[in-house]
Amino acid sequence: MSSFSGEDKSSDKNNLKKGPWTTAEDDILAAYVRRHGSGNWNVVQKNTGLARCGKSCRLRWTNHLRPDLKTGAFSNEEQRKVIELHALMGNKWAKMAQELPGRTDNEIKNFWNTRLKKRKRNGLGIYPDDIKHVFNAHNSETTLPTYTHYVNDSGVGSSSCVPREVFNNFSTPNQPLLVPPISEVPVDMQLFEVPKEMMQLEVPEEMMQLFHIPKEFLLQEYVEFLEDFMNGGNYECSGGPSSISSKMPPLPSSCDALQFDEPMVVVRQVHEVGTNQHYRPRSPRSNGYLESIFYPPNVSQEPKNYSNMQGDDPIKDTLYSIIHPFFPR
DNA sequence: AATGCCTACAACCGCCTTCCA
DNA sequence: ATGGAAGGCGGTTGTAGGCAT
Repeated sequence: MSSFSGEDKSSDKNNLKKGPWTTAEDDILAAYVRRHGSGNWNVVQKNTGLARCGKSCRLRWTNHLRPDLKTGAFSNEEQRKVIELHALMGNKWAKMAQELPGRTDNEIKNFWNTRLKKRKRNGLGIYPDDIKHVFNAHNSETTLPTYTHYVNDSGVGSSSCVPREVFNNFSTPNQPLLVPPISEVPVDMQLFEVPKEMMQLEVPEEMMQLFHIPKEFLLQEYVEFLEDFMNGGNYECSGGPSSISSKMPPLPSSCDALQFDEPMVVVRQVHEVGTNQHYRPRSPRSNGYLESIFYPPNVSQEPKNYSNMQGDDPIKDTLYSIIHPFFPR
């Protein structure tokens, strides 16, 4: 089909070629990378005469010409690994590719999307039963999309960094929990008395490895987090990028939390931040392993900051009505 | 043989992050 | 601190080839 303007769709306005690569182009690119190494892709065109943009060169090299790439269909083992990884992290193709040597993010993405189509057509769920069991994700595919979504300040929807499957750890009382819901703590127990054994951290080992979370630290931080919260710590509890650095991945918001019955604590991956990037953990004593979500079901609008909630604040009252019976002040 | 549909996958696009001057 | 360039990532599209009718 020709375009209305009559322009050649195989090249752009800079006379750079688009579309499938020829073997001649591959040879030129491969020879260049062998000689000069990968990176600085935009100079490839200048130095080789290849009529391809840097981005296209990088993609061609990483997805097809790299010598360490595997060829052929995914083995059964690889297929299973992809499914497990997807249950753990959602559509994080590049991260998944790090766990599958010789496979590219693009390959994994294509494999997954094809597989997903097939299963949908056959009326099957996203994950096989054994995977669902392992990762405690049985709610994810029946009612909810793979990713949670929130609406940030600009009103634009975006993917949360927390896969739905992780969230669902908090909403299934009979399943192992990432951290226990507050309601599991005995009514007459002061927070500082909560024995650490209560806090059964049944985090899948693979998840701990993937997220590089030291288990002891997670537990310690959970204790500190709850202490801070109960001592009137200065918490922000809204999700979205504006409440922390816009460079940080977004957190789930109340629209996610409202789908659950229990108050929740959210665990998320820690990201390296540069010294000039002002990541402000939600809890003053948090290093970012734990994040709080304590939305009661009847909160229709996100509270902005716990520290701003005085005693007559209905939202604060509601929050304490949930927590107070278990942690009397 | 012609046609249509489906599948797999390569490649592009837009957005975001990182780097560096 | 800032802005532009480069790189990275995930979603989407285009297309070749296989298969069924």
